[in-house]
Amino acid sequence: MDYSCIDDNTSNTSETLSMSKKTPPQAAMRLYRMGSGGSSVVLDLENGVETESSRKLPSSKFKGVVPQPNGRWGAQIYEKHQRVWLGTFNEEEEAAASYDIAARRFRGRDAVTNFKSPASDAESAFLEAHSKAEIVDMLRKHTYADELRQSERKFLDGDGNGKKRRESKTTVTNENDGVLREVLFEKAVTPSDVGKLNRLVIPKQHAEKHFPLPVTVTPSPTKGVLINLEDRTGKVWRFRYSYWNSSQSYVLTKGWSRFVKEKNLRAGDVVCFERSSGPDQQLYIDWKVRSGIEKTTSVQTVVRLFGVNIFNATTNANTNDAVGESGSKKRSREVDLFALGCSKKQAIINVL
DNA sequence: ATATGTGTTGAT
DNA sequence: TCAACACATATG
Repeated sequence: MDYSCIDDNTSNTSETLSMSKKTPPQAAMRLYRMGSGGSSVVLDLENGVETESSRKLPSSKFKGVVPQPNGRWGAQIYEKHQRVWLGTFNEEEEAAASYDIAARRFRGRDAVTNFKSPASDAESAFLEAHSKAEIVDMLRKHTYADELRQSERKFLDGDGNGKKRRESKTTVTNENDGVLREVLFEKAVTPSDVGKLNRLVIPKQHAEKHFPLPVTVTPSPTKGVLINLEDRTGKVWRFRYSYWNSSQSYVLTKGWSRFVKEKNLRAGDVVCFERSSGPDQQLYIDWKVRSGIEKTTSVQTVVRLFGVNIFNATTNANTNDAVGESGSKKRSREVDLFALGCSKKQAIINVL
């Protein structure tokens, strides 16, 4: 159940998100596309004329590689009917290679790939030692090569303890079995928590007890931190957690509205925060429909892979039933707040 | 402003 | 599964 890496962006380092974006060097390119989407305008630099003709993006000859409107290349792989975005690259080959790595991690050593490379034993070991989410994260951040190199160095350093920090979870089956979870606290969401404010107020007492914010030492007046919380489906949500001086309250902001939307949270419903008691202090978030009331037709968007779950699906018929169906919104009421970056990444909470 | 990655869909 | 493509968001 890891694979919670389907999307997400940023995984960073310090308080603010910062992706490893680089300026696209599409200079050498003959055709320069502008704008986004397929409706991009193409400028033929040869003649300096804008040709209305070729509005289409050049498809890649590599598997898992898709063109980006800005001339760069995206890499993606599918699993369980869902696309797992592997990032964008300047070179088509880089994207293809990234796909290959993901393919091996997701589908095994002899997965169909773009390039031959059977993958060394060392690399295979490396792949197996990391969750899909971690590998995807490395690909997206373009740090795979480095991490692989480092792991190999460590391996040679003697210390043959290849197992030092067993990753939190894994792939195919839930390794979470047996691992205990401690409920940190619960909160019945208020109307404003699920309204257009795009924020969840964390009761101060709980916030200070369980989510101590690294003192506003940072240069910038507390930008907050990003925390990852896994839900019952294995999907990992990333929220910005910060303190609002104005209201003297701790809040989850960025990413929260997406959660509200996907889980179709309504005022009165309860969100529960838990933490793995294992060495990895993985955090979890769960929700329950307001006790008593029958929830409307909520069928959420949840991605269900292996239905790991514990939890009473009181009113929801959501577990691991019907397939796909993601995307369909069945809200009776309007809703909408544009959703901000959510994410599903796995990895332990990083207080950046 | 524009780059990135998602929503969708039709085709394997 | 996969990619095309249109477009919503994120990011600088």
